[in-house]
Parts: sequence; C-alpha cells; structure tokens
Amino acid sequence: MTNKKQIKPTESELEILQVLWEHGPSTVRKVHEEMAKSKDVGYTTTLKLMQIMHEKGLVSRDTSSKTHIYQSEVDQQQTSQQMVNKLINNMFSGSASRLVMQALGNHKTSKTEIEAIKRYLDELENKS
Amino acid sequence: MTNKKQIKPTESELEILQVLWEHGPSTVRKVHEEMAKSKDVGYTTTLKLMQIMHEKGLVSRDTSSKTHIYQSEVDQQQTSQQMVNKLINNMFSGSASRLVMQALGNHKTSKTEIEAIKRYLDELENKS
DNA sequence: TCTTGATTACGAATTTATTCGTAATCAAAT
DNA sequence: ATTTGATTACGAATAAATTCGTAATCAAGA
Repeated sequence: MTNKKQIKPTESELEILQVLWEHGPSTVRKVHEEMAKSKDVGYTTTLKLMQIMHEKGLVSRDTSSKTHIYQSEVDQQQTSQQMVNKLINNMFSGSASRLVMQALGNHKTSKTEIEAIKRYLDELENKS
Repeated sequence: MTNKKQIKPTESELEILQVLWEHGPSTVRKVHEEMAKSKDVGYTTTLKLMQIMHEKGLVSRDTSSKTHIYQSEVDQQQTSQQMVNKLINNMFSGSASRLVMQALGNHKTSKTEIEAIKRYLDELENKS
C-alpha cells in the first residue's frame, strides 16, 4: 500500500481496482464475475489486464496455490485524492469550492448529507 | 454548444478545450502556445489533435481566412458535470458528499471559500 | 513576380490500451 | 495412470491516442 509515485490507472484498470477495494484480495474469476455484471467482456481479457497491472505494480498476487489471489497495491484514498485534484486543476482552475458546488448542484443531496458536510466545514474552519 | 451525447474527451483534448474555454475562439498557434507552457509538444501535434477534434465534432472552425479559428462545441458546464458524476459513481459509490469532503480535505481551502460553500449549502437546504 | 515565412494538410510511426484465441499447466475425479 | 475441467501464460490482433516529419498552400513583402 505504498507508492508515492503518480498513479494513473486506465478506465478498465480502475474498474478492477474497484472490485479489489470492495471485496479485498480476490481471484481473477471473482473479479471477472463482478466486471461481467456491468460489462460484456471475456475472462481472458480480465486476466490479461490484471497481469499487466501486476507488471505495473498496481496489484500484487499470491501464487502459492493454483488459483492466484490478487490484491490492490494502491490506496483507494490516495488514488481518489489524486483524481479529485486533477479534476480540480483541469476543470475548475484549481478551485475546490467550484467543484464542490458543481458536485452538489446536479447530484441530488439529502438533508442529512448536507448537514454532514456543514459539520465537516466547521471542523475545517476551527482547525485553521 | 449542443450535444446531448456522451462527451468523452481524452486527456490531451481536454487540455485544448481548457484553452478554448478560457480564451474563446482561437487559432491553432494560440492554443499551441498555451499548451507549450505546461507541456513540451510540437506545433503539428496540437494541430493534428485539433483537426481530429474537429472530425469528432468537439470543436468547430472558421476557415474563411488562412488562419483557421477554432471554437469549442462542447459546453464546459456540461462536460465538467459529466466528469464529476463519473468520479462520484466510480470512486465514491455515488456519494457526492464523500467526494466533497475529499476535495476539501487535502486541497487547502480558504476561509472565504468555506464561507461561500456554506452559503451555498444553506440555499440548497431552503430550496428543498 | 518571386521569395520567404507561416500555416494547414497529410500520412505515417509509435505508444498504450483493450481484446481474445489457443496452449500449457495443474488438481481432482475416475 | 488417465481424463476432465478449470486456471494461468502467452502471443497476437485490433483499436485508440499521441507524436511529428514533410508537403502543400497562401499571403505579405521585396
């Protein structure tokens, strides 16, 4: 779970990471079944992708038994932070608040969620 | 500025759109100079990209004079909304507030910005 | 008109991502 | 031991993105 380098998973790789983050260490079969729910793709395609991800160091694997167990080597938190930052810089001229408003605007947000965000903002203010 | 279809600009295309959004209709030269500030890339590369974008309908151009003038055909608002939504769905299980907190967390946000967001949240609450 | 400089057009090379067919491998059941 | 079924390995085809060299074009100045 280290890696200070730039993490730049492709679209497909991100889908695979999703599964690994959600389900923890998994077999190719397992990952593929999850992928297949939303996408029409062959088993070997998923396998190949995961092998390439292994080469890149995005995932590690346990090959002690026949069915290899794959595990994410990139941190979900860190990855999402990176993607959010990129979006802020690319699309919102570096303004986090602009992204926030855009995110809250179209995506309907519940009262509860809004309250949670407010409390979070209060914390932020007090800390600084 | 129409287009209800899925907009899926690549990384490079997005950079070009940035320039067009910020500066309005521009020549290739102009766009390229902006690109060159942050990236080491040849003029013809930028040109080619913009021509491809024209084929895809991402930009239109005025060819009445020798130096063509390119203009974005996709709406910034709409494009960013789409990217934000994708991020929310892919990385934050559809929770806008989770993205918001993540965005505000690491990206240092000024007191003024925080206040602006709070006001925005109040509005949202009152409207619903 | 001729040259020069700048611009666009074209085509191709390169790289990266995605896809999948087929072979090799192995374990469990017969 | 042999067969069967499932899994991984490998290689290659395809597609998409990125890059840039070179040619063609044109306008302005000499």
